Amino acid sequence: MKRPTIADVAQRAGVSKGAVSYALNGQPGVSEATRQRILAIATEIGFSPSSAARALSAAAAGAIGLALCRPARTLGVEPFFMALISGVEAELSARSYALTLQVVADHDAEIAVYRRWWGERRVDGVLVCDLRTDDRRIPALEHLQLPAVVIGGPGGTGELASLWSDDAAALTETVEYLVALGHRRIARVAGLPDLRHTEIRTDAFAAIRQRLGLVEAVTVWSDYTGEEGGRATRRLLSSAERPTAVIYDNDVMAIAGLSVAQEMGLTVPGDLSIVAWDDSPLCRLVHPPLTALGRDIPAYGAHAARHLLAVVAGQPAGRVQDETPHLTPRGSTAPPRSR
Amino acid sequence: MKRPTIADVAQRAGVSKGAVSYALNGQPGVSEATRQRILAIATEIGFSPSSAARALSAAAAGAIGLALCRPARTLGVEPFFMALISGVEAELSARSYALTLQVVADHDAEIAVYRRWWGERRVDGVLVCDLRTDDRRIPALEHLQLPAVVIGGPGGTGELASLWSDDAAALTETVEYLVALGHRRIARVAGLPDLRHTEIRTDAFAAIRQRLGLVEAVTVWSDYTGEEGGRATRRLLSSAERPTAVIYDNDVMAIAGLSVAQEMGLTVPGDLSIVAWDDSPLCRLVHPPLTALGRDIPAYGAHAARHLLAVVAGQPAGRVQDETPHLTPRGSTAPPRSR
DNA sequence: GATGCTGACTGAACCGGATAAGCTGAGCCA
DNA sequence: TGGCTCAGCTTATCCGGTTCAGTCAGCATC
Repeated sequence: MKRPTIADVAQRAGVSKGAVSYALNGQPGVSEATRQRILAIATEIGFSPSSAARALSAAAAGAIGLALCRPARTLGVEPFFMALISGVEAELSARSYALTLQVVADHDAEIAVYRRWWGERRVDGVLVCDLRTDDRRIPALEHLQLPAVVIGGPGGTGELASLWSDDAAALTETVEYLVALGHRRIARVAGLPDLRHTEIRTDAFAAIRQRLGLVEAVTVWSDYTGEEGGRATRRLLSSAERPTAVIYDNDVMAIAGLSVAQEMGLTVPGDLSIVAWDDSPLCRLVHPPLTALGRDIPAYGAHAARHLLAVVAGQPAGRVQDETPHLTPRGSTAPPRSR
Repeated sequence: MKRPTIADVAQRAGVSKGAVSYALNGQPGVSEATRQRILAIATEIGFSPSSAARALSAAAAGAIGLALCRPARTLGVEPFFMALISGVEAELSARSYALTLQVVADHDAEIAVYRRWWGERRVDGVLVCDLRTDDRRIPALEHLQLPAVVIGGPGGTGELASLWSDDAAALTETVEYLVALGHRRIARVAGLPDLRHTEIRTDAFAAIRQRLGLVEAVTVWSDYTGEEGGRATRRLLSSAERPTAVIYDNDVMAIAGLSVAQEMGLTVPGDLSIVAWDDSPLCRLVHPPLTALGRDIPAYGAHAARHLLAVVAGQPAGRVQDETPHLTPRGSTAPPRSR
C-alpha cells in the first residue's frame, strides 16, 4: 500500500502543495470550500503528514524522551514506572506527541542518550526520573540546553524545571498517625540513600523523631528490592527491642516485609503495623491489605508531561508542586498490642 | 547551544556536504585521510545527523512502535510488560533504533494508531501484544502492509510474522508435576478467555485432564487482576470438594490466591499447592515463595525485536518459536496432605 | 600524445512538508 | 476606465540529510 503524500492530495484536489498545507493546518489562504474539499480528499485517501518532513521544516521532533536507568530485570517489579508512563503517554498522545523510551545502564549512558537525542533532533525535551543527590545529569542537561522536567525534588534540580511532591509532609503525617495509634518504636526501611527523595524522607523522619521525642525510631537502609526489604525486616524483627511499626519506602519492600513478619510468627497488625509508600494494587493483593501512602501516579505523569510541553513551548522553567501523597489506612495498621 | 548540521562539518573540513555524508557512513568516495579528518571534526563539534532528515531521504523512521492496550491504572501491576519492554529496548538501542510507545484504550484505537504511525512514517514496524482469538488487528495490519511481529500464538496470526512459546507444553509439564506429587483435584484460574494464549492453555489443560483422567480438574475464569484472582480462589476453596492444587495464569492472581488461602486458614503448601504462571520477583517476595512457570522475558522481548527488524529489512515473515516456559519448584508446592 | 581509467570530490536533485513572497482576477471606488 | 485592495491561490525556498551524475587531476597504456 503506497502511502500518500501531500503532493498526491494536491494533485487530486487540483491545487498546489502549498494550498493543501494551508488547508490542513487551518491557516488562512484558502477558501472554506476548497479547504473542505481538500480535507475530504485527505481523509479519503488516508493521508497523514510525514512526521519526518514536518520535523525537518518545523525544527521540532514532535516527541519527548524518557530514559530509564534501571537494570532490565528489576524495572518491572515496581508498578510505579508503568503507571507513570501511562499517565505521561495519555497526555502526550492527546496532543499528538510521541513518547520515545530508552533503557540505559547508568547515568553516563543516560547523558550520552540525551546528547544523541538532542543532536539527532529526535526529541523536543526529556523527563528525568530518579533524581539523585548531586545528580550529574542536571548540569549535563543545562549545558545541552535540552528542555527537561525533573520528576523529583524539591532541591537539587538546578535551573531545570521540576515537578515535586511533598514527601516530607506525607512522611510526617504517617508518623503522626502511627504515634496517635500508640506506636513509639517506629522503624523506617529506606530505599537507596543517594536518591533525592530518600534523602528528603530521611530528613523528615529525623525531624519528626526529634519533635516527638521518638528516641527509639530508627532508619535502616535497603535498595527498593523485595529481597533486601525482607532482609532488613528480618534484622529489625530479630532485635531485642523490635519495632511495633515499620514504614517502607516502597510497596515491594513492604510486601516482602509482611511475608517475613508472618514467616516469623508475628501477626500483622497485632504484633507489627506496616505502612507502604507508593500505594498500588499490590498493596491490596496481600492479607492483610497494606496501609499505604498513595497518590495518583498516572496523574503525576500527565502533570509532568504537561509541564514539559510548556517548557518546550518556551515557558519559564518553573518548579511545580504536585499532590501530596495521602495515607490510606487499611488492615496492616492498628494500635500496638501491649506486652 | 546551536546544534551543528552536516553543512557545518563540511564547511570546517573544506569539503562538500556529499563528501561528509560518504565519510560518516563509511561509503567509498573519499580518501582515508579526508575521512579521518571529517570524522575528527564531526566528533569535535558534536555532530549527530538529524533523524528527521535522515528519515526523510531514507524513507525509514529508525523507530519501531509498541501500542499497549491496557487501562492505565492496571498496566503496571504485572511485571511482564516492563520486562518485555526493557528487552525490546536493549535490542533496539544496540542497533540505533528508537522505541515509540503508546497506550491505547481498545483495539479500534490501537488500529488507528497503527494507521497514523504508518502514514506519518513514524515507525518502520510494530510489535503486537496480547493476541486475541479472531483479533481484528491482524487483518488491519495485513491490509496496511505495516511490518509487524505478533507476540503470541501459535495460530491466529494470519500472514504476519510471529514469536510464540509453547504454553501448551509448559502447562502439560506443570500438571504432570502436580500429579506426580499426588494431586488429583487440580484447578486452574485462567485469565481473560478471549486472549489467544489463555485459549491455548485451556485446550492443553483439557487435553491433559482427559489423558490422565483427572475428572475433578476444573478451570475457572478470571481477568488477570489480583482482585478477581482472589475472588476466584475464595470460590474454589469454599466448594465442598476443594482443590488441592491451583495453577494461576499469572503471578498477580497467584499472590492474591495465596493471601486468600492463608486468610481462610489454609496452609500453603500443606493444604493447598500453588503454581504461578509468569515467574517474577513478586513470586519470591511472598511466603512461601511461589513455584512458578518462568522464562526469560527480557530475552523474549529482545528476540521479538530482532525478528521484527529482520522483517522490516525484508526477510520473510516467519513464525519463530521462543523458549518454552519452565517450571521452577519453590515452597508453594508439595504432596497433598491426606485427609 | 590521444585515449581510457580510476580515485576523489563537487553540484544538484530529491525526500515531504511549511511558509514567505509573488501573482492573478474580482470587486470597489473615484 | 484606471488604480487600488484583498482574498485565494501558486511558486520558490528551506529544513538536513542521501545519492547520483558529473568534473577533473593524475596515471598508465598503446
